[in-house]
This record gives sequence, structure tokens and C-alpha cells, in this order.
Amino acid sequence: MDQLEFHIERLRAAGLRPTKQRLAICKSLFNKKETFHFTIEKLKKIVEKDSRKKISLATLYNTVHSLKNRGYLKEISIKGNKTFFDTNTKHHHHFYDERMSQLVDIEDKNILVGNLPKAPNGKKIKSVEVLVKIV
Amino acid sequence: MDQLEFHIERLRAAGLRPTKQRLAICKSLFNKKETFHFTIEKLKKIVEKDSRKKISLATLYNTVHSLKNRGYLKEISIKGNKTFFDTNTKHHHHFYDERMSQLVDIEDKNILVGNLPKAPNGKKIKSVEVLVKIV
DNA sequence: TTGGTAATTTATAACCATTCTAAAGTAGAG
DNA sequence: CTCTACTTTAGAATGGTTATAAATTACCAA
Repeated sequence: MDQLEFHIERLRAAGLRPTKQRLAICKSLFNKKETFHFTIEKLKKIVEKDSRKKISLATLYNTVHSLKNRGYLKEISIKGNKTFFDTNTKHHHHFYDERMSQLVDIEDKNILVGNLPKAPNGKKIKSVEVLVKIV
Repeated sequence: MDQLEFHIERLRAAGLRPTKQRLAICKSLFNKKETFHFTIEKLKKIVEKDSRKKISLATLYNTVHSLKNRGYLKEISIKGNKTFFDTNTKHHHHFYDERMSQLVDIEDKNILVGNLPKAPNGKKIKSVEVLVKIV
């Protein structure tokens, strides 16, 4: 089981000890064939189903935020009561179906953004995110 | 004072009676030279300063949402604890300085978005929003 | 292996933007 | 003017997220 080594490595890189709970979270996040979008509540259900153990919300929040800060997860900028995360950390964009609260990736190569103006006040551009709302 | 007529018209169009409080909100929103971005808390301060009267949060939330639904305000899709609104209802995009929680408009003509893929599941594209994060 | 200690997990409380509620006040048609 | 439906308001409720503090666990050194 090489994946385990990667999980431990990711956690260490994020400044976290590889505990049972955190490894269970990593398995549910990174052992899937496809990347996916999730909210914390949804991830709680996924991890508890995959691992057959209860896990506290606080641990989920802490771990997800640490993994995000280290770049293993992306937080998606959509307005709403719940925060969405993405296991796809490549630069890409999203369709968003507000009615279903559902996201679909748009690969960076499949969209064209150009002619960007300079950032104001001598600031630097950190990211360019396109959100395409669909109905 | 013709502006007043417009405010009454806007409120009626939004299905709202033109009360003192709602007119005060409209004045603070639409009598400015420049469009601007605001949160509800910030608007409360602006309206109370402009009108020299207290106004309840509930009235602000109700009125702003009705004006938004009628298209006189835009809600901006940025993740965060507070919701941002925009008195600029023209199609446009934003720079966002997360550190300052500050927005700057990007005119639609000053940015190029093209080559959009089709929306999935036979859905229709409702809007395309570009958010440029700056640091 | 064992201790000791610092990190971690957890349930629960706190937080805070937003929405709801219900009572008092107001607008406006007739 | 009057009546009724709409509004305003303070405060309570809601719900996602963060903070807290006590019990548990990881892991280094011996």
C-alpha cells in the first residue's frame, strides 16, 4: 500500500502528525479515481462511510484547512452558506448550478481568458477564476 | 428632486411600498456619483450617516434583497463570511484583494473571455464571472 | 519498552452573518 | 377617516464555522 506513504508525506508536509483520523481523511480525499468537490459536512459522511468510524467536525475542519494551506486542496470561491473544496488542485475553472449547489470542472485549456488589465495600486495578480453559472 | 421619483419607481417595481426607511436606503445606494460595493453592515453605517436615523438590520436585509431580485443591485460571488453587493448592475468583473476584503471593478470590455465549453446536462449558461485575486 | 510531554481528538460552547417572529406602527385605497 | 394589509423593529433562532478545555494519543529519549 504505497498510497499510505503519500498520505503520511502529505500530512507531514502540512505540519500534521499522521493520526488514524487524518489518514482516514486522506484516504477518502486522495484514493479516489476522480477528483471531486465537497463541503465539510459531505466529507464527514464520506469519511465515516469509508472508514466505518465516527470523526469529529473539528478534526475535519482542522485537517482540511491544513491540507488546503499546503496546497493539497483548493477552496472554491463561490458565495453561499457552505464552503466548497476541490481535490483537483490544477488550475481550472467551474460551472456552477446554483439550484443543485453542484460544481463541474472546466479545464483551463478549454477556456480562454485574456487581455487582463493591470492590478490596481501596484498589487500583483494571484489567481484568475472564472465561474460560469448555469441553470 | 427627480431622484425621489426614480427611487419610488424602483421600490414599486421591486414590489415594495416607498417607506421612509426604504427611500433612505435608495438615496444612499443610488444618489452617489460612483457605483460602489458594500456589505449589509457597511450599508447600515452609510444609511444611518446619510439619513441621521437608525435603521434596523432586518429592513436592510429585506430591502437589499428585493432590490437585488428586481435587478437594481448585484450580489457578488466571492467566498467569505460576509456577502458583497454592487450598485453597478452592468455586466462586469472584479479584482479582489482578500487581505483588504476590497473589490475593484473590471469593465467587461477590458477583459476577454472566450472559447467557453457547452454547459453540461443540457443546462444553459446564466452568467460568466471572472474574479481576479490580487495581493 | 517505558515515561513524559506536546500534539491531537472530541463534545460542546461560542461566534456571527443572516433569517425568522411577532408585536407595534404605518401607508394608502375606498 | 378608517380599516386592513404591509412594514418596521428588537430580539430570538438558525446554521456554518471556530474556539475551548479535558481526555487521549503519538513519538522521542532513555
